[in-house]
Amino acid sequence: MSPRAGLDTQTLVLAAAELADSGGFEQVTLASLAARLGVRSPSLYNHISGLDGLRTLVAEYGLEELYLAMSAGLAGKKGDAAVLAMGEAYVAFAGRRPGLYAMTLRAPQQSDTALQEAGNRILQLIIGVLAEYRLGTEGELHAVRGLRSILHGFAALHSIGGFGMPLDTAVSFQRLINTFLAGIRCMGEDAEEKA
Amino acid sequence: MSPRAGLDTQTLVLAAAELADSGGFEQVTLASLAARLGVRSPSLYNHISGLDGLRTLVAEYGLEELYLAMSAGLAGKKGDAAVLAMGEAYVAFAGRRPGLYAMTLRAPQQSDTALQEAGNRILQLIIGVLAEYRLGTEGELHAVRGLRSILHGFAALHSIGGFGMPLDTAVSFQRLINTFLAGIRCMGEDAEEKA
DNA sequence: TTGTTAAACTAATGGAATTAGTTTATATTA
DNA sequence: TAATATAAACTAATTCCATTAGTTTAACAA
Repeated sequence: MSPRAGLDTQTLVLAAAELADSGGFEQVTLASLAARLGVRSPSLYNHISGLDGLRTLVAEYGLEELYLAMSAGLAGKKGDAAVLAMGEAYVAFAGRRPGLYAMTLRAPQQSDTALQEAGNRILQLIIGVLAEYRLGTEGELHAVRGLRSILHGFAALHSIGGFGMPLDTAVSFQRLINTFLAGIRCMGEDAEEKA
Repeated sequence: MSPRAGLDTQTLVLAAAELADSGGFEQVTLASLAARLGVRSPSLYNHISGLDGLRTLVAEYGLEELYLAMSAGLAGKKGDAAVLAMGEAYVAFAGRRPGLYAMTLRAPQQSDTALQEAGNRILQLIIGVLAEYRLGTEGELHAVRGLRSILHGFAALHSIGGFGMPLDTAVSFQRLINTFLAGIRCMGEDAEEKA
């Protein structure tokens, strides 16, 4: 249209994220993004490096938003309450922005430093919230993997509507986190009893 | 090429599943499938209903294979051992056939009966393995959601190489399952103590 | 005011899915 | 055995998408 539409990279990324949320991953095409922005698709190349570049930027944006949501959920909480609040923020984010969450999982490049850093910040959040359980170096690493699996698994199934039954998913998640934390304590007690 | 290449639906589905495993989800195109089978892409329409139809069939096939793998892992085991063996079979399947596993998660249609049934058989397997823990109707439903989340979350992260650290993933998974089961027992004991 | 730059554009290419219509090998049947 | 019906391949053509090349023009700076 007009020779200056006032676009920039961030505008493209935000619009692409909304496209993902409303229409799913497949809807994120340069054609539909350009149409939404009132521009021809080649014009987008002034701001991004093709579709793969856009996907990478959206993934980074999604990880950043997820990090912010988890941090906000944490909000000065400690112990079990911190784990639960962080997890609930994670699941809520995936439910609120299903397309954006899905795009954070598709890593077009393994050698993408910015993407790795964004993922690392989230990892540090999870590590931090489990640190006070004093699991030892190795035990902590296993626990982090466990909690990541729980968060992603629940969020993904919840996000795609994989839980068919008419049962409050918030309760299911609380129970899952509580079960995990109770298991950590019990296993620790078992280990002490054996010692 | 020849007017009769001897193709049938199952051949297409198997080849598409291998394409998914070797090249990822994006590689499953009618063009590459046709090339692999030595045929022109329109010829595939004699056996499938376009790309969406193929994806649905591959998803059904993947769920069936996953069900068989989980059943085989179960193999007469009981209690904790059964949960662990079934879970390990699940994770191993996702690791062995990453593309096929990924395709089981994309549900093109919600109204696909065959796909729902395939998913239900897997759900029944999970329900069965948790039945002996006597959690009550509601508690069992929550536990099923929890175990499903754990299985999918761990499998997905493992399958896409999401666990970067040099630490045995098999041990991580054993610990996660044991923690979950210990948590179920501990929470049950807590409830009894309160009663 | 004039020149540079960046952001839009048009045009064109190539690849993918899909549809329509055609050919032909195989199977059925008279 | 010969004719016919069917199914599975084909070619041709359309549409949509990503991408590249080259062009125009608004905005900014000297």
